[in-house]
Amino acid sequence: MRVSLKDVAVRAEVSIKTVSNVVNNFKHVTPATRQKVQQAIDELGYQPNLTARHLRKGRTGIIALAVPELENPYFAELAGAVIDAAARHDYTVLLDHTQGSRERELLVTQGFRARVIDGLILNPLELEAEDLAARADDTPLVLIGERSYDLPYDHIAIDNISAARAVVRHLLDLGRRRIAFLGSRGDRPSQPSHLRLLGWQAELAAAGVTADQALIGSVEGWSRADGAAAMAALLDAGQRPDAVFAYNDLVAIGAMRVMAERGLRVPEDIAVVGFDDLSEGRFGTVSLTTVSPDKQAIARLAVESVVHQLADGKAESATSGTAETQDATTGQPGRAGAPGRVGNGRAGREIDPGFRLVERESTLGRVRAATSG
Amino acid sequence: MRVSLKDVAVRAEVSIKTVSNVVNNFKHVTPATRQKVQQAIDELGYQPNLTARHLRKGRTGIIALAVPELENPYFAELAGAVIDAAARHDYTVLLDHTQGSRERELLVTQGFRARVIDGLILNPLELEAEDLAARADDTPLVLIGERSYDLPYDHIAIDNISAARAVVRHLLDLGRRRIAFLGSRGDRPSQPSHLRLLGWQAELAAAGVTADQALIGSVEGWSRADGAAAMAALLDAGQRPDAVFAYNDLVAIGAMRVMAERGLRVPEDIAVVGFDDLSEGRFGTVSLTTVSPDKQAIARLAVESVVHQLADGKAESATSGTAETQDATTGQPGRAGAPGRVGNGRAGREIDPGFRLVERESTLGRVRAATSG
DNA sequence: TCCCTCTTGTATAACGTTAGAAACAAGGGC
DNA sequence: GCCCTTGTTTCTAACGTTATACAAGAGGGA
Repeated sequence: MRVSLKDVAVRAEVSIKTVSNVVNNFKHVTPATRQKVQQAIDELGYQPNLTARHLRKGRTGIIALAVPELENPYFAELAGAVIDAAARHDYTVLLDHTQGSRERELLVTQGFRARVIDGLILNPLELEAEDLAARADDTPLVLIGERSYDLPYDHIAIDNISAARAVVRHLLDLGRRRIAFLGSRGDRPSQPSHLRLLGWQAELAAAGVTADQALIGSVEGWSRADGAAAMAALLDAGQRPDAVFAYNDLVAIGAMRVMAERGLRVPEDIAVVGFDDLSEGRFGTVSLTTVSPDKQAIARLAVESVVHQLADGKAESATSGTAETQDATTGQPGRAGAPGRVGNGRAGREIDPGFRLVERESTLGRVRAATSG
Repeated sequence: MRVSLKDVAVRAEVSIKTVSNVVNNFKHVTPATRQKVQQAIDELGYQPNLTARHLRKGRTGIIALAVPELENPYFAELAGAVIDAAARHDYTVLLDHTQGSRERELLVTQGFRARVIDGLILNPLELEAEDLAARADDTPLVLIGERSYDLPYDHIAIDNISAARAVVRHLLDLGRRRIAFLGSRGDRPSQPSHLRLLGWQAELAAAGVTADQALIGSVEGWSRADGAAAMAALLDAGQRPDAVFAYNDLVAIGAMRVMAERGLRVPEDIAVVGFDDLSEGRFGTVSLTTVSPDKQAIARLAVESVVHQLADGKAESATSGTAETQDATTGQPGRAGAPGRVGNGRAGREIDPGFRLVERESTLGRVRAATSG
């Protein structure tokens, strides 16, 4: 049988509240009493019932994290970072994955775990702005990932356009001219890959290079298989890019697989750059050059946002003070952007955790690699 | 303000209990009353407070899953499967990672999330039998993974020795003779990799091939970097294996990276087999042949074990009825082994979810590949 | 008509905790 | 010696739900 405060109280010959005071380290407890109670606690092996505590206090100490899919190592690594960041604030993480389904994302935001979580960190893929605007649940919510909504919720995301431009600029500097973008989703213009595609276009334009629409590879999703399919389609269409900027590392890895099958050498024939900096990318036959978002910072900032929202539900959270600077090759210092629309009693902030362009020569080729296009 | 049963009761002009009856779909409620209450619920947007419900019922609907590290795709994929399996039983998953630290594993088993989780699924790495034997917490516990303890807890794991023997037998059939095992941890004999090493030894012995101790590659951990280091060490020591059986896919991938750097061709010079069947392994420059544990089955069986333990804490759980058959190349039908020692009021079972040896020619070479040893 | 059963709904007491008020003892100033 | 203050402990009421016991009303058989 489980032992409660009452049992301890009986054993220590003291009131329930006194035991509670000892457990919660309240002042006004005589050392003698404290010791007597502590002894009873130890002897009985008392452990507080968190459910009851939370019912009383209105907080559960649990933060939910909802990502599209754990099978994607990026989200797995991010989840690990969030768990650690939450632990530093004495929070535990309830993990859910939405499979990139709008319905599941909707369900999560509308509090299907109602009253059992204190806050929610969500990486949406399909959710629309109106879905979020219609949200009735007042559980603190933080958004992470590329999708941006003009809504009063904190949003943690790196500057995807800048990151994409940095990649393209770098490839241009290396002498590449026919730079493909792999990972556009044609079906919906506001899809996550949109910003990276925009950055690709913008930087090419800035350099006076034509953004050849035929070099945009479409995908169904962003897995390795999708990357392979897109690369194969590109090659089958007769395209011969001298560089590939993939939406993420998984797409890049799938594409490289196809390149190997077709006898295209990386980086001699094609330079490849990914996004996410997965451990996986470092240990392929060639190491993948990639954009490395600071996952630790993302996790930390997201958790802090939730914690701050909980600390004072009415006042604006002040996360900007904790944003830190990255010593990034082409990075962005972490900065809190202009607050979004005010609503729900507080402002939504755009928070940039910063990124690094991790250059690994093996997929880039040394400076001025021969171009074949 | 959050709306409670009381608010609904007032609005529907009915007692609290009646509202509760409607919410819980109890019988003995007039259609008229039910409709009146339902309307009030809809109008007020009532959502039950799970914390309160759980305090009252003694169950939280949350299962904890503790794995060594989410960064390992195997555990990420497994976690995804567990989340889905739990959802089918209306359970939510609280995820934790122990970083392979004995202290954290100990903390988890001893109920640091006391009274907030209904059950625990743990994949231990460092935990000792005596740690588990001394466990005071009576929260249902299920163990998964290679480590086996003779203790009254359900244990879900494939037959590692059989799987390892199947791998080695297959390599022998292909004509390989100098088969290295990569991923032994020398420091502790009872470490997870032990069983696979035993299988390697046993099958070689059965085939009359000397198990050359020099072909055992030691690692610090089981990451890609560890695999690379172990492979490099083996080669630096002058060993020239014609096949490598790696403890897991990550180790295999790290090893293959080193092979590529040293100009060794896979599979022509060295055949490679891994363990876990990670998506990652399918998309390397070569597809990795691997042992594929049925992760869905592992997740399902683990969740079912917890659910059954909860269903009747005193009676023995009867998971054996649900074990299913695998159409496996070299697989083991899922079978419930002999129950372990009885204790704690119930028997601990060894449950085998089954595995498949997924043969991908690219890392094996066609039949009778030339041997260099 | 009375009593008994069956159905439906209501009051009340938990579950284990924390917060606030109230009670109690001890000590000091008048 | 009395009252007031200070420090410590106890008492009681929540938090929102479900479970148990019970009350009220309807219907049927004797």
